[in-house]
Amino acid sequence: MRAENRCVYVSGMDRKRADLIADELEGLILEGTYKDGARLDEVQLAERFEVSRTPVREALQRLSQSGLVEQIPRRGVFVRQPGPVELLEMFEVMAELEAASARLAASRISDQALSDLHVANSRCDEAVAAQDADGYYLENERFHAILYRQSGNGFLEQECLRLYRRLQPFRRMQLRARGRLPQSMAEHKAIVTALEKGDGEAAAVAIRGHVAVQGEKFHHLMASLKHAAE
Amino acid sequence: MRAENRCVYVSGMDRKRADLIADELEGLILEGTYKDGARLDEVQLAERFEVSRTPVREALQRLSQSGLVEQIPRRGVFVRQPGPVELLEMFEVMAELEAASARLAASRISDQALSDLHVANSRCDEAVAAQDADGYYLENERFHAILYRQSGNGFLEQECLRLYRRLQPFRRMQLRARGRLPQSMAEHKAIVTALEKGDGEAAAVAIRGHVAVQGEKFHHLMASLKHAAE
DNA sequence: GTCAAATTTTTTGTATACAAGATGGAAATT
DNA sequence: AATTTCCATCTTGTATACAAAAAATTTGAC
Repeated sequence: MRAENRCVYVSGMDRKRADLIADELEGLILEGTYKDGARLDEVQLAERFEVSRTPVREALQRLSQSGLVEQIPRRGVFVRQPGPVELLEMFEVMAELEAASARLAASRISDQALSDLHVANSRCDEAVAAQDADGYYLENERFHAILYRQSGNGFLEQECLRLYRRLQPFRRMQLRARGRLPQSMAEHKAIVTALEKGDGEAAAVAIRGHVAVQGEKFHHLMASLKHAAE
Repeated sequence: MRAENRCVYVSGMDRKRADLIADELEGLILEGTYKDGARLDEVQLAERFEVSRTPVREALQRLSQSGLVEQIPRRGVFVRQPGPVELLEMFEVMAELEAASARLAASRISDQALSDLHVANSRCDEAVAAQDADGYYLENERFHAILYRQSGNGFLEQECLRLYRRLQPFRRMQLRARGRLPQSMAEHKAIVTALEKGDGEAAAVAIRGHVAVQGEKFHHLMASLKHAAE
C-alpha cells in the first residue's frame, strides 16, 4: 500500500452521525430555538434525529465541552446561554486575543496579507453601501481571519477562531445598531494603517477598541439581549 | 460583585466513571506514559480500567476536545504531544493571556489580593531556599491563579487556568534550568510592584517576559524536549 | 387538608450486541 | 517477483438492553 495515503485533515470526509447532530444542535442553540435553561432530552433528540441515544449523547458531550450546554451529572444537559456579565467577559477576552494577534502580526505580516486586508475592507465598504448585512459579516470575518493568520501563531489563530465563532450571533446583534457600520469600517482602516507602519502597539490598541463592548455598544448589546430573552 | 453562583466542582460529588478515566488518561499522557503518536485502543483501555468501552469512549472524546489526543474517524485516537513549534506558540498565547490578566488586574485588584500575592511570593522564596521544587510549583501556581482571579474576568480566568494546566508539564521542564528560579522570583516581585503602582502596562510587560520562552529558556526547552522524546 | 415516607416512573450511565469501515495478508494474475 | 484483488480479522460507530439514581406519584399518618 502507498504511504501517501495519509488522510491528513480531510474536512469534507463523511463524518459520523454524532458530528452532524452536534453541528445541528449547535445551530439550533445559537439561533435561539432552544432557549436558555431548556433541557435537552436524549430520547426526544434521538427520535427527532432518528438515531439511537448513543450518537446523541456524544453530540451533547461535545456541546458541553464547548460551553453551549451544561451537563449536570445524573440530571441532564441544559442550554446555557451566556448572561450579560459573561458576554462582556467573553468580548473582553476576544479583544485581548485580537490585540495580541495584531501586535504580533505587525512585525510578521506579509505584503500579500496587507493587500488582502485592503481587499476585504473594500468589499466591506461596498457591502455597507449596498446595505448588504450578510456580505458585510462575511468580509468582516475574512478581515479578522487574515489578522489571526498573520499573527504567525497557529495556536493563537485557532483560539481566536474558536471564540469568534462562539460570539458570532451576539456580534450580529451588536452591529445592528444604526451608524455602527461606518465607524467599524473606520476602525478597520486604522488597524491596517498601524500594521503598515509596523506599529504593533497602535494596532493592538486600535483593535482592542474595535472589539471591546463599551459606550454605546454596551447599551445596544443589553437591549438586544433583552429582546432575545423574551 | 460576585459572579453567578454556579455549580463549580462540588468536591464530594461522586462523578461518573468516564470522568475518572478521562482524568487518569490525561495524567498518563501528560506524564509521558503514552508517547506521541501512540494509539489508544478502546478495548485495551476498557480492560485496563475494568469497564466497558462506553465510558472509555466518552473519556477519549473529552481528551480529543482538549487537544491531548487526535481522533481520526474510523481509525482510532492517537496521542498528540505538541511539537517544539506548537509549544512555543502555546507559551506565546499563555504570555498574552497573562499579560491581559495583569493589565486588567492592575486597576481592579484588591488590597487583600495584593497581600496574598506577597504571601505566595514569600513562600516561593522559602521553597527556593529549601530546594523544594514541588513547593515552588505549588506556590507559583497560586501566584498565577490569584492574578487570573484579580483580572475580574471569570471567563479569562477559566481560559488562563485551562492553558496553564495544559502547559504544566513543560513549565516543569523549563524551570529545571539552573538559576532560573531566582530570576523567576525577581520577575514575580516586579509584577507585584507594577500592580501596586496600578501600572497595567508595566505589569503586562513584566509578566509577558516572565512567561514567554526566549533566550536561554528556549534552549532549555528544546533540550528537555529532546530528552523527553526518546 | 398537609406533610412525609414509600413506591412507581422516568432518565441517565454502563454493558453488551451488532453493523460497517479499515487493516493486513494470502491467493491469483501479469 | 511484483502487483492487484479478495477475503478474514480487527476496530470503530451505532443500537439495544440493563442498572442505578432522580423525579414524580401514590399512599398513609396526623
